[in-house]
Amino acid sequence: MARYHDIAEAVRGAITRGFYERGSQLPSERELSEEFDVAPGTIRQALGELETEGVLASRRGSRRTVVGEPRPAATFEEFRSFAQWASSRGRVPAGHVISGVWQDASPLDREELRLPTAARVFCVVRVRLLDGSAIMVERTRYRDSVGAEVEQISSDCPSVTAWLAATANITFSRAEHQFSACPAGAEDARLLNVRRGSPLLMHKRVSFSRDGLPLEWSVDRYVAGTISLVVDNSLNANALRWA
Amino acid sequence: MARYHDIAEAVRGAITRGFYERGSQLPSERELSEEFDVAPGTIRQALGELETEGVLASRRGSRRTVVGEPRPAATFEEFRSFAQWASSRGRVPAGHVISGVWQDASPLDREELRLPTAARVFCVVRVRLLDGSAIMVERTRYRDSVGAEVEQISSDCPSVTAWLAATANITFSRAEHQFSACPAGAEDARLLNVRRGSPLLMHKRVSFSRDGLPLEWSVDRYVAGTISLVVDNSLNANALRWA
DNA sequence: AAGTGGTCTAGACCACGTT
DNA sequence: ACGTGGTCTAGACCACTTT
Repeated sequence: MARYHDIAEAVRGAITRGFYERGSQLPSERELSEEFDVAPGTIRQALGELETEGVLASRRGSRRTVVGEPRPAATFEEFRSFAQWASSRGRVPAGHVISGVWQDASPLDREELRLPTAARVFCVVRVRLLDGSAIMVERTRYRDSVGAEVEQISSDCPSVTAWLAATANITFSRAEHQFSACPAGAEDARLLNVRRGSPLLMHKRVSFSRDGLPLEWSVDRYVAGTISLVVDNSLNANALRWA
Repeated sequence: MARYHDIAEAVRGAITRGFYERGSQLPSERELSEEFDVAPGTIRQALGELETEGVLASRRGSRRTVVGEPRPAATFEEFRSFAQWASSRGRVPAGHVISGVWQDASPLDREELRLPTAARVFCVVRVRLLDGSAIMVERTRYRDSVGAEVEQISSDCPSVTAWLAATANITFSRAEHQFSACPAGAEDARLLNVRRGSPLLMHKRVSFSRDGLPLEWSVDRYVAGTISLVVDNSLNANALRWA
């Protein structure tokens, strides 16, 4: 739809097809604006997209440089949702609910979800399978408005995210993630079929609505070696920090 | 220097000071352009910066919404460099080199660093300390041009990154990171003073120059519980993917 | 000196969401 | 119907780098 996005895709495609080689130089923005018959600003917007992806690096005075392979450009949803990620890779996601109960919000819940002093949260423990084997246990706590919807989802629904978007018009637009490592606890070991104390990748996540309201927070634990996380960052765009 | 950046900072500051409350609504872009006496496009660029940070969320028809607390906006360097991160937090970074040797590039080196079939790499093993205790072991492999500089660095230099920038004019402009969990091996256990098999956060990293040339790649292993990684993503800007 | 990217102007039109 | 953000135009000037 947007012209600048089409141009970005066109340039990305030209790089993929080898028309522009790695390390070679793109035409100047003014030349490109004539070639595509758009205003220079539109070209800048297009190239800006590719710069953020790390495909291009710009230099003044000299000419801008083609840097690397274009990335598949993973979407936000693909990352946030286990099922959508798996499907996009041609793997088979599955999952079942171990428990789903309403609890009074703990102080931690109230902080993460910005809840008033008296509030309930819907707590779900799920085990996620990839191609038939358990790789992750997920402990999620939903704020009441979302929990009321989640409660109605059948326990073997492959994608909670997709269900919420389709039937309750609840979508996530931003998330904050924290990663660390931890030893498997007793319940982890039982659910994931690993030994106690074996290494797990821990992923804490808080997901927000478009309005910035925290909708859920979750602690997921992955069996080491099954899955890993990839992040790009650059001088232009950095979404990472240590804590 | 750039007007749009000043405006972004001004709005960020206004949010921090509570002038705009969380969940409240910003003036329209046209109003802001009058207030700051700039063209509308400049305002868009400024607000775009805040949207990517997740501080603002925009909606059409209604008015755009102030979403959350402004983040400290960690810089790329702060994340890439252990020493710079630690210093910025008022903690004491230290490190010493366990070994530093030239080796023939392995097939893996050649792939990660895009080297020709015959090439050397400079391999360094370092232990990093935070406030006096060992928390990370780092195994880095530099391409020869960088290795030649690294070789001259004294073994207790706190920040290799800062040294390279200052004396050899070598700067990193982009990096790709991969995170997973793994058990401590024999050497890890000895260097980090933990038991074999205890969980470590594994961080593989490839760093690139402005021109997209891979300069080094590294596998760092952190003692679980000492440090964790935080990432933001959103529908607008997503730098994460599973692998 | 010439060319480039980075920034900015002062508009325009459209699609969308709310009223 | 109206106001909003999203996109785009057709320029301009400056800072920087290389020639």
